[in-house]
Amino acid sequence: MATTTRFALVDCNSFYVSCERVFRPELEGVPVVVLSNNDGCVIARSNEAKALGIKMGTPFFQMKELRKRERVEVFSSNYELYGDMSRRVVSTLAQFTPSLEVYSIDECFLDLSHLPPEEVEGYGQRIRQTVLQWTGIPVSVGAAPTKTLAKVANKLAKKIAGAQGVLALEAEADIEKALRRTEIGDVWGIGRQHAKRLQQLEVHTAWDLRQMPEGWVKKHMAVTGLRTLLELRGKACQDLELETPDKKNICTSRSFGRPLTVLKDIEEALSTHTVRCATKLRKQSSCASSLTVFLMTNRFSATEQAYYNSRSMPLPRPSHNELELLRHALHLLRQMFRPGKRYVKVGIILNDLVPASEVQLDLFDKPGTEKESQLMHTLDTLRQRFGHHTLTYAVQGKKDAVWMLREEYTSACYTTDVKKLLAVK
DNA sequence: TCTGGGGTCCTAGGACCC
DNA sequence: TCTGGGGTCCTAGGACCC
Repeated sequence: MATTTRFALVDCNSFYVSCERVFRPELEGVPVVVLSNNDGCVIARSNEAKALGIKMGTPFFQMKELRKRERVEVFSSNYELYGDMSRRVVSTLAQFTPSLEVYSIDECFLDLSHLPPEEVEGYGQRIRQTVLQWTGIPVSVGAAPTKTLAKVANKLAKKIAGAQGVLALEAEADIEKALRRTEIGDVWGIGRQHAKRLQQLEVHTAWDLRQMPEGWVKKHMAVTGLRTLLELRGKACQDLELETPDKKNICTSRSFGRPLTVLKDIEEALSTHTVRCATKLRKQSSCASSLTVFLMTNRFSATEQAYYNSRSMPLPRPSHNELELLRHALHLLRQMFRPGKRYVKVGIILNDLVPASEVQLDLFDKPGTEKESQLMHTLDTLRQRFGHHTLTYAVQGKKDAVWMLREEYTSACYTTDVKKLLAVK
C-alpha cells in the first residue's frame, strides 16, 4: 500500500497589507489596501477593506470616493520590503520541516506526512504562533492528503471563526463537508473560464466536481482538470518541488507614469528594462537564445484605437551580454514604433534560456566570450554593492525621467534601509 | 487624468519528413 | 473520382497561478 501523504499549505494573510502593518501597528483594525505598480489597481486588501466591498483588481481611481469616506489607508507596492519579509517567513517555516516548497511570495507547502494525524492540528497552531512571533506576519495553515485539498483546507481555515487559522482535513466526512462548502471557482486550478462553463453544467461546488466521471472531466478540462479531480479525491498527483527550477523565460515590463509619444523616452524605458532583465538572467546563470519586445497603447481607451505589437528575434548565439541584448531590443522597438500614438507600456522577454555553462563550453575557442562574461560579472557586483543606478547607459536617460512609475504612497524599506529604520518611532 | 507584472503548462494545427 | 499515413517539431493562443 502506498504511504499516505499529507501536505500543509501555509499562506500569509493579506500578505502585503500585513507587511505594512508590521511597521505601522496602529493600522491594525483599519481598512488598508496595497496598490499594483504605477498605483494602478488594488492587489492586497485587509479584512476591513474586503468588508467595504473593495474587490481584488479594482482600479484605484474608482475607489477614491470610498477611500475618503471610509478613511482607507493606501500603499504603493514596495517589493523590496515584501521580498525581505517573505524570506523571514520562509526561514521560520524551515525550522519545522526540511521538506518545504516556496510556492509564491506568500505561500509555502510543507510535507507533514510523518506526523500522526492527531498531532497535525496542534503542529499547525505552533507554526502559526511561531511565524507571528518571529516575523509579525499572521498566517493560515491548511493540511490535507493532497496539495489541492490543502488549498481547500487553507481557505476554510481563514473563513471558519472557530478554526483559529488552522484546519486539518483527515477523515472522509470532514473532506466531504469541506468540499461541499467550496465553490467550484475557488478550487485551485479552476479559473474563470472553467468555473463559468462548469456552473452551466450544474457543477457548482468542489464536491459536485468530485462526483463527475474521469472521462467527462478530461473531455471538458483536459489533463490539468483530471489532475485536479484526482487530487480532490485524495490521490496526490503533485509532489513538493523542493528546489526552484530555472525559469524558461524572463520578462521585465512596466507601465509608464503617463502616456508617451516620443521614441526617445520609450527607448530609455526599454533600455532600463533590458538591463534589469539581463541582470535577472545572469542571476540564474543562463543565456537567452532569443528575445521579444512588446509595445502597447491604452487598451481601455474609448477615444483612441488600441495598438499592440511585439517582435521576436533569435540571437546569433545564446547571450547574457546586456550590451548585445540592448542593441537588439532597441532595434526591434524602432521597427514597431509608430508616430502619433500614445504608448503606455513597453517590455522585453528573454526566451529559450539555456545554462550559461553550456554556452561557454561550446564557445571556449571563440575570442571575447570569456572577457564578456567577466565584464558582466563586474557590472553585477558593482550594482549589487552600490545600487542599480550606479552604472547605467546614456540611452537609459537620467533619474526621474518622464516614463517612470507613479508611486505616491510608498512606505519606507524598513528592513533594508537603516536610516529609515531608525526613523521609525 | 487614472485599469499590474511575471510566470507555467497544455493543446491544436501547420510544416515538414519519410 | 480521387487526392496515403504516420511521426515529430514548432508556434500561437488559451487557461491557469500568484
